[in-house]
Amino acid sequence: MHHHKVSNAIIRRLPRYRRYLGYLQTKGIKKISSSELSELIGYTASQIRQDLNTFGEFGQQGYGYEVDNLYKEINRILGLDREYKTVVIGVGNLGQAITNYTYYYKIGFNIMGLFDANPDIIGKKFNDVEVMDVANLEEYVRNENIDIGVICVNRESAQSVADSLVAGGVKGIWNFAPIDLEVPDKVALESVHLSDSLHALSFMIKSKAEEYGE
Amino acid sequence: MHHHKVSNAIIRRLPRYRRYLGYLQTKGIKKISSSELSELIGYTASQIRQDLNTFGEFGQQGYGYEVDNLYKEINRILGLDREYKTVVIGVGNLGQAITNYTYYYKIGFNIMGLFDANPDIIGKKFNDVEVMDVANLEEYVRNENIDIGVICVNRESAQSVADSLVAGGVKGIWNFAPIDLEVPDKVALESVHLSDSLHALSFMIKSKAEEYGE
DNA sequence: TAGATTGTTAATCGATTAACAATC
DNA sequence: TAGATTGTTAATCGATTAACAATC
Repeated sequence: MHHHKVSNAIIRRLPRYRRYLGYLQTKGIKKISSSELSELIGYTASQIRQDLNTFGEFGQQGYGYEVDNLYKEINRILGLDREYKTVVIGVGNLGQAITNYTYYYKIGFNIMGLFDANPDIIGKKFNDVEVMDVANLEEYVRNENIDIGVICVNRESAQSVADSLVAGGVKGIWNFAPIDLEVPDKVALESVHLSDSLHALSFMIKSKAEEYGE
Repeated sequence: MHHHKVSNAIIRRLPRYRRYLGYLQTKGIKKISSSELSELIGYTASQIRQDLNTFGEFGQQGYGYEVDNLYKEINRILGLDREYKTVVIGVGNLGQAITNYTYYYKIGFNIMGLFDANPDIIGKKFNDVEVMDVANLEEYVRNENIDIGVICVNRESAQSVADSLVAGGVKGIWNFAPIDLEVPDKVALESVHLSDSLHALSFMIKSKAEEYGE
């Protein structure tokens, strides 16, 4: 296998390749060249070839890439050729949104359990999944061999939830709390800092106003 | 003003500086040096000084930076020293989560209106804001001088919603639909591709498994 | 075979880090 | 003044782009 370190820049582009290849598939398009894909996706043809060749030789000289095959390969590269046992901690609007989304699209992230600290919510069901007490999180994660924990609690509780998930043995954490969590290097951590994203938008609005005159 | 183009890398770090400076403020810490901040935030001291000097001279040789002042300056740089009239389109779980969040934290993004295409939801209220028909979006945005539109609809409707927002004259769009929207260059666009983020997590889990042995 | 397009090496560009003079 | 730390230039590093030989 490729054990050399893949740069973060490439990791961020991979899901985007996947997205466009999925789109091409639905259009019934069978082959595509790096320059055609460049036109569509907005990366240079050179970069596309470089990126893909990080993982293998998927094309054919003089022809291009088979869309179906490349889509399948990128799914495999991304680790989307398997299922992940997932729990969601914090069943507010955001936790529910995530739960609904993964449930509805059946995308390989199976929500096995929901957790919350609020007694009013514990015992309720969302999409047939019961809400359990967060006090039992670590035990549940260990017993059920959970792969991924999705943290949708507030900033104050986020690190202790992460600690429970790590202690229970998760492989990855998808964090929505506005804090930079500490986890061991062997645990994958992906944080979505929504307020950071909104603040970046604010900055860009200001920049455009200056550029184009307010 | 600084009209030179600020790199995307810096834009992404700015909200993070803000976050840590806010934290320092709550701790009552008055001054900080670039090396202390480096320890805390994880960027090199050199990078911190470079980043800040893109926007001005906020420190004092031999001393460091005043936390209160630097926090205020970064807020100003980010354009957070004003309010933004905001609308949310698509009042599902995610739209409600965004609405609640901005309502609860009173962070300068005032949700003036909610929009949806579903007649069952139109007319309902969330946090005292009424849900209107998306057919009236463009007119409302124009009449009310809305700054920002938050797109929480599905992929299929997202581009037409974006078109209405642009036609109505928004300054920025915060997009949560899994599609790369086309907007004029003068409109700021920030997309949060949740599924891309989840797929990146999947990739990292796989990489760590290979690195540490499965 | 000729044309097209990949895979891959080399060149360029931009971002990060190091170094240090300026200065509080 | 001496010590500390910034602001800023120079060096390094890594990522992107260009070029082209390989080859289908």
